[in-house]
Amino acid sequence: MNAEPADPGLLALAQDFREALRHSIYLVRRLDADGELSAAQLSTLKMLMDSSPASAGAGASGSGVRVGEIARNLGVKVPSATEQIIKLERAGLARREPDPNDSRAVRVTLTREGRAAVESANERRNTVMAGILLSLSDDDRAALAAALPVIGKINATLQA
Amino acid sequence: MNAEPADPGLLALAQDFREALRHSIYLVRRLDADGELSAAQLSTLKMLMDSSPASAGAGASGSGVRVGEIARNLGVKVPSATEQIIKLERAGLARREPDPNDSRAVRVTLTREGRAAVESANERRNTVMAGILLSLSDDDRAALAAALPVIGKINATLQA
DNA sequence: CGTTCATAGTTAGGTAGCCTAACAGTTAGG
DNA sequence: CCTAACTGTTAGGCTACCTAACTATGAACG
Repeated sequence: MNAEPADPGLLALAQDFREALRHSIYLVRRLDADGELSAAQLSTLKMLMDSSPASAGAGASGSGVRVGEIARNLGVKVPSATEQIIKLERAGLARREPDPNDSRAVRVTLTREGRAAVESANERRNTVMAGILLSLSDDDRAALAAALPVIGKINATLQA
Repeated sequence: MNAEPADPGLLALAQDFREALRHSIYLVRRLDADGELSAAQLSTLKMLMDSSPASAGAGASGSGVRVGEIARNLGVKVPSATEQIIKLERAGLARREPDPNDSRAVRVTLTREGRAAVESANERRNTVMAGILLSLSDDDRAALAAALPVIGKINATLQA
């Protein structure tokens, strides 16, 4: 199993990082507790927003995101994605349309309300987080900023 | 509402940080999927381990952690803590004993198996994480290491 | 063409973890 | 004492996730 004995410094860093993430979950939980949109739903909406830049409502080729793709992007299984989407649809935040090219597939798009909801929810959470960051020193903020791309890389690793 | 217009850089950092954490949840999820102990249970066990350094089995004053304290440390409500503890107890990983000084209270301690379980689970997760970190550059690792205390501060903010 | 295999989503049923509300027992104060 | 405050547990409910089974469409091939 243990092909790598792994150097102790690396393991220590791994441990500390895991610890930090584990605690951060409660931070996220608190941010998400602020109302209306659950964490999962906000994630889903945000993903939809990122995937369909802005533009068109109806027309073109790539309008909407397929359920399977949503699931993959969110790191969940397809039925879980379906479930979320149905809830969003019922809430009037997303729309499901048949794919003209493949009638097995479903294309999911944000409604205007969905777009507004994710924007306002994001804004509110950002404000709260900014308030927390405000209590840090400049150096601390700089250190945090420097690490974010690294964390991004780590997260990207997982997609592979 | 918006007493603070808040400087745009701070908001951007807040947004990026939130984003990083949001994605990291999937990382944590993957790490925790590796078997036996759920995330919540590992958190609980780890907390118990941290709170009762090592030492005695039965004796002294501070042996064990009270349910309310566990809940506070984990950022959950008391009934949720009770639920976790009962599961751990059934699994033979923790023990519940009446507090000799206050019969309302319950003192929770790890069993030998509990201690072993948290150690091995941690070790396995650390190894996986170390493997991921191995793919980073030295600079990246340094940046990450520098940010961890900052994230720790942020998390500590919440306890207050 | 028509069978067969693969792909896309949905439905059904189950689990974990969290919450609030209601309850029981203990301690402490008037 | 008797009441108020505190510590846990129980009961009931919700969200989000999972696997397995099903439906419907598409695609490949003889």
